[in-house]
Amino acid sequence: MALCVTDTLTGEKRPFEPRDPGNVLLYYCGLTVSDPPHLGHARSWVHVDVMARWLSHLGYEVRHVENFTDVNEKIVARIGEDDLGGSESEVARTYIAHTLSAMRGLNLRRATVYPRVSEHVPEVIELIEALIEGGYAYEAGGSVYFDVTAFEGYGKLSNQQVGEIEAQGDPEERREKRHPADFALWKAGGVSPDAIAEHRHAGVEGSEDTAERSAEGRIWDSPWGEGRPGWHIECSAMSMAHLGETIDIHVGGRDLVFPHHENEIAQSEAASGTEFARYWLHADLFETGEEKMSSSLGNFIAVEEAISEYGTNVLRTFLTAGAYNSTQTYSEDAIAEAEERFSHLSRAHGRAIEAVDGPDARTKVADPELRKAAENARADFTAALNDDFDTREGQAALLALAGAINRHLDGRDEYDYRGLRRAIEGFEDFGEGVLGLEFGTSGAVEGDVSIADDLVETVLDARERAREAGEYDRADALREELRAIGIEIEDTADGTEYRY
RNA sequence: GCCAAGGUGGCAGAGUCCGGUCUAACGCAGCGGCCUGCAGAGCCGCCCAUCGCCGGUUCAAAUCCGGCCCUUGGCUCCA
Repeated sequence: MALCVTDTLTGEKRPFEPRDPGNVLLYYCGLTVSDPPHLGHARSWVHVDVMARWLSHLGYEVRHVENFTDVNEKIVARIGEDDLGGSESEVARTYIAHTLSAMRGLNLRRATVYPRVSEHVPEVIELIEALIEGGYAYEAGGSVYFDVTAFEGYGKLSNQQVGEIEAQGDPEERREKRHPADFALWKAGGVSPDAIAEHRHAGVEGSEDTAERSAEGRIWDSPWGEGRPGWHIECSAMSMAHLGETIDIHVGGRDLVFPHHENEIAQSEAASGTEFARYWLHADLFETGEEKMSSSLGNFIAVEEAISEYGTNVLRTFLTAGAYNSTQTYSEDAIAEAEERFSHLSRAHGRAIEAVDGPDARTKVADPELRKAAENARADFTAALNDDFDTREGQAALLALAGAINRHLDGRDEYDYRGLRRAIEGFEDFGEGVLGLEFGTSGAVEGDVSIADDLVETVLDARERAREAGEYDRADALREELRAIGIEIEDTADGTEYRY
């Protein structure tokens, strides 16, 4: 069964075929680095990460490009805030570092390249020149605008008519533009104080320094005079620079469909004369209560905060608990459920490992049900991910495998080594390799030699003596004491285990 | 207003493209049982939905068609 994906452009789910068999060119619209990344971003990243992992699993060579928008009015508006730096590029660098660190914390595989706008201004200018030459863009007052009436397919991604967009246009916004839907490719001059004031965080609106900080955005020379690149053109320029004229998969948030992605198509296809992206995938949004989580609404939970609060595995389990193209709502309950799911998987994996490594695993013992379950899990997981990267169904396949492992191990004293081996491979190939979970990290602890472990062992010994003496109150009190400091213990047939 | 996504059990979330096997998956929560000194973990079983509303097509619709209601996103800050 082959991979099928839902393409926003056609609205259809169809088989995925890269232009060059064996190679996938993937572009993801990355962040404007003007705020700390939040869980909504994390959700998109994790899903793109799973996509890239799955494509690799299928045998494709994936070239994955993810940009950073480091030239933006919102970044300029942060200059001078706590520890962010004193220039646009310093603020951007600070947030890029935060972002990359958050990404590592989420166990994301690194993209092939993380291009930045500030490093691609020559390509941006070159692309704009080509658009002017082709009659798709015009210069006005030192700025350059894309002429939407010149590009026949404008509106095809978001199903909008140029005429309708015109009707909605605010006449005040029009200024030098010939058509209200025309958008800036190049903006003359620096960042206006108004734009900065608009994006400044509440509480730091020291009016006296606004003017002073207003001119601090970076400015580049261009054939049209000094200015700054527009927002949309950067993605076209960077994607062409790193992936060529036609990419296979373009991913981004649903909130970017219009105007950003619509404009990307227009610019890129007008300039190259060929298809820009073969498949447009859109990640649905992450909500808190009734509205989407977003930096500008201020209702976000920072990724770094969430990682320290919940841990990478729980977060990834939570974020892949729905398909990328469905919305997800944040709640403590949902996180708690993810925690349960992950623990369940992790315990089953841990039990299987212990059984396989122990003396009771016999090759000659065969449990057809376990072996069948391991086979089914592989088939089901594969079918799930091939169906538009359905991570939720993928989790379900692993959960079923966990049940099979537990059933096999319960009440049996000789284990099916080969069957367990296959089951463990399923966990490792899919749970770890594709979903990016790490099962080893919170299982039962054994053989560790730290002092803390020695101390816990000492307490457990004392509790064991109390139990043998029938002093259950004392034993339970010790258990509670340990729980109070975050150590859960569990009595098993092989003795007492603990984890924290 | 226009464009888009969505409305399924207490929660969460598949199924809708290719109508019947959906008496609606998997999970969480809840209940009962096994196991256990107890707890936890695990296993087994159970409870809870006629699938937003109305109408139509069909032998048959959560699934197709039409209308309506509601939610969210976008309409140049946004993953």
